[in-house]
Amino acid sequence: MAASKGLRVFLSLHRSLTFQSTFPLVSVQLSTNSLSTTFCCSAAEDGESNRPASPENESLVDSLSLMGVDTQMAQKRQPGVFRRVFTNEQGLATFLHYKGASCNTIASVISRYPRSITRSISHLDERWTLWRKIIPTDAEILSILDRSPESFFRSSDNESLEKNMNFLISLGLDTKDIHRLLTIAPRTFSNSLELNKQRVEFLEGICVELGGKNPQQFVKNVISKNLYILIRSTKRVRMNIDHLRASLKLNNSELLSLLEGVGAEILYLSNEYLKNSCSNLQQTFALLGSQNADIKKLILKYPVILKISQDTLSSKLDCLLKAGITMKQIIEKPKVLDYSTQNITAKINELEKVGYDFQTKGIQILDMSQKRFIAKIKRLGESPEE
DNA sequence: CATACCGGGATCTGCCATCGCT
DNA sequence: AGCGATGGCAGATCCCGGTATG
Repeated sequence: MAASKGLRVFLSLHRSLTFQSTFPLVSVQLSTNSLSTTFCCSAAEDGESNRPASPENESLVDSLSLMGVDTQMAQKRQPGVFRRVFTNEQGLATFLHYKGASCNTIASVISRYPRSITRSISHLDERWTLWRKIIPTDAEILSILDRSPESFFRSSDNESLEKNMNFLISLGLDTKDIHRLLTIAPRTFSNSLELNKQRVEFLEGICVELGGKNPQQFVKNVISKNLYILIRSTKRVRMNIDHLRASLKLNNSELLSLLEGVGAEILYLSNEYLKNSCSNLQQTFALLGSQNADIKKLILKYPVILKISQDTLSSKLDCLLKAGITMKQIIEKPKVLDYSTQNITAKINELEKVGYDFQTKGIQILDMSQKRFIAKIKRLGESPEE
């Protein structure tokens, strides 16, 4: 163990020096694999290491602890990393530090995705360069990394990443959407190219199946309206589409325009959730006296309502109805349900103070930004009942 | 000028199961 | 057997303001 500890320090040093002297590193070929192979061999020869169930590498634990890594968490997450003889935590730290990451960020990244320390500098550099093709600043990449280290590090296949980027661009998504996609759903880019292709073909198939004329455009619409779609299984999306069709009795063109329009973003809900949500909504509204046709109209107009949890929905409806607002009004202006119960309640209270009558003046006022609402209240106070 | 319509911005990871490779 | 890579899952809104319209 002592020998390997010495070697580790040596290697880390060597790595750091190489790293610094040759930055920006176009041709450094310190591949983790070849190094670890070499090391495994020499370690096996000294007859001490590589016992089955060899204890975790103490020097690695020490070195990570010094960096502020939560080693317990890390070991629990990816124990295999701690049995490796060669790791590149110093290289990773130097690399991220150079990009502007704080020590805290680096420690937290390693704690949450320990395998990150197995990536070589040249690999990291290559991957970063690819990301920079889409994300304009290092700081932005860092914030994504900090949020989701796994998205950046889970795949070690840079070639696949590049192919994915080219594929997604080839779909005709505009730069803004590609940027949003990598920012918001970075996992899309660590999917295998095959998987992304399958999912895109699946969406095109849906379009054709529903009699759509332009599958490419359909796919673009769906993705840009629901950036999570490519990290959902096709099984899930398929079942949700089938369920929507059946429970709302939608025809092809209604379904098609729902999917590529405002409805896109409910496709990724879990099957159970969507199912429960649909039936709960239909039940609740029916109990409150709404006709099926109205409920369908409501969902087509404001499908996001299916994302609202049962409890939240009933508490929102509750406070609207208590204020004397009718179901008919809610169905006409469902956007009101966008706002939190708290927000709605506060507005209603304000409006009661100035004697606002929802029956004659409508409920549109509840769907107003805070700024506009306050201005409106002020005017109402100045000239009550004109 | 006021309201109505509409789209967009923030955000969505962290864990487990499985598979193929060595 | 154990690893790394990858697929898939659960979780469950709220708010703002540009611009057309009147």
